[in-house]
Amino acid sequence: MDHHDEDDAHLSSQIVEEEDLLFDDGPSEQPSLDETTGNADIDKITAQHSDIDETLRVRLAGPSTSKVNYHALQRLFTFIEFLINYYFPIQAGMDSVDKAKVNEIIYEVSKGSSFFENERKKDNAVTGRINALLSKYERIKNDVLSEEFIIVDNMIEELEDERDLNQCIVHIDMDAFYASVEELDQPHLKTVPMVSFAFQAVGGIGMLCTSNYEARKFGVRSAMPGYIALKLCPQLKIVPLNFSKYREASAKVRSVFEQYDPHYCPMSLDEAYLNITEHLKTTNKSPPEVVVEIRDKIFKETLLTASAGIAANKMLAKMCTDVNKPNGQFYLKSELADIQEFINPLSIRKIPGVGRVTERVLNALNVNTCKDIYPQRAMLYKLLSDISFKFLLRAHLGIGSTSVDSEYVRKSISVERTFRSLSSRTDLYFKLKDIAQKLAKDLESKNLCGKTLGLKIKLTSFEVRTRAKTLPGNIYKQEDLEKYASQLLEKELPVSLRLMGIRLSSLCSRDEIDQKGVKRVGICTIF
DNA sequence: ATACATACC
DNA sequence: AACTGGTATGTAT
Repeated sequence: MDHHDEDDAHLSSQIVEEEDLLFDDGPSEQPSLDETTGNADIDKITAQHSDIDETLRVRLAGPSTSKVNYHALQRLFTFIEFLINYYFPIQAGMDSVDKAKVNEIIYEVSKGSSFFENERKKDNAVTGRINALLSKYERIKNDVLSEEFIIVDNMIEELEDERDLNQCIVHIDMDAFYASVEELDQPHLKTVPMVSFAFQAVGGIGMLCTSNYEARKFGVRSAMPGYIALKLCPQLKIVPLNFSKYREASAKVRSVFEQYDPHYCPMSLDEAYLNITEHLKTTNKSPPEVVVEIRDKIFKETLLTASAGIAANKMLAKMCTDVNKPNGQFYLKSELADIQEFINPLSIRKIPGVGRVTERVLNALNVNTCKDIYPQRAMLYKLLSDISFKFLLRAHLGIGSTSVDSEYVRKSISVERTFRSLSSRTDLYFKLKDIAQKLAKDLESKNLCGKTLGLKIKLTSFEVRTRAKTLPGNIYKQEDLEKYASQLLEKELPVSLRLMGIRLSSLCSRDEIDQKGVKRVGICTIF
């Protein structure tokens, strides 16, 4: 899409605006899925899911009543729960969405769709992973693990050295950004459910890019396919995306950031981190007072509201933004006790980097809130990789990076397209040429070349495959991209595809290489 | 190095 | 019927 072309560096990727966690699924909403024990208890399961549509239950139960099928039944319910939480994460007590209706929509929408079947496959794979972890867990759960506790506690001491409580980091996030910009021009949209769509690639309406707060009341959210949104809310007003307007608004917002931290780090059009430590030295105002001032200026400039979090590091600041959204802010004092008090009760899902899958895995290990990480630390140390474990430990301790820096080094660049099912050789190679052309254009404008070429294909079944090849030298020309990508594609034929993409990594600037594709100034010059 | 999965906006 | 695109990074082999 051409609206990306003028975007700066990594920000060009913003299509879907941030998903506001308005409707948090609290831990109480989560069914205590029996992967957590590995033992299927069908009575318990059916009791937990008694609200699920009767016909669905009958259908899923199938003709057989064997134990194996009970297990399959359990898995399917888990999956349905997953889908419901995915699309309609409505808080308990929110009656704006009729739960039975939601289930029905899910069922209607799911049946017979390749997407659904593929999601189920992925979900089963996660269950397999969880079960493998759980059998490991079973073996060690009664061990004292005193050595592990010692190791972990030493680790904690080391991590504490990383802690820096002397910076004041602010995370700012515009409220329903694209939708709010649209409402500026068309104020009547404020009171009706409204969304913007994009990507009409495969027909239909496409994917939802943003939704206003009225639409969210119906469970309509960004990154939802249009036809589901319309089923949820038939009166939904659809407006086209106007990326240049969002960029314009974003520029005004950024000019405010600039005044408080010239090194502010934009994460997308509607979101940024600021380090206001230096600014605080120039004023008598407290951190929250400064942030009120920033948000006031943003409002005066754009008539748009923003939410903010203020804390000792980026992770905490981001988590704080969520607390009083929309149009609010939260200040977490840089005191150990305050940080612990803030972190402990939060669901692990609130940790940036913990998504739906990781949440499920951790829940299975009886880790539901950040507080749970500590008593389980020796077990988690044994079960998780060093990287994952340290990541969790840092989150639990509230330790995070304080570096706010707009510098950015790109590591890869890619173009991918979704289309109506294609399987003939001619069509596929034509599409490949198209994509290579676009990538070559992007490489040109960014003055880049690279030597690892990757091909990504998504079959009509939604199965995704990636193939890559590291070449002897750097490439950037369309013909070269096309040539090597074709070689990778050739091996996959025959296939019926819905998506194709080309990625180039191991990048370097074109200025740094000579005609042979060899770097002039390489790592070797250091030695 | 490659493949695949997860996460973020 | 119908479920995006761009980038980074972790995990496994």
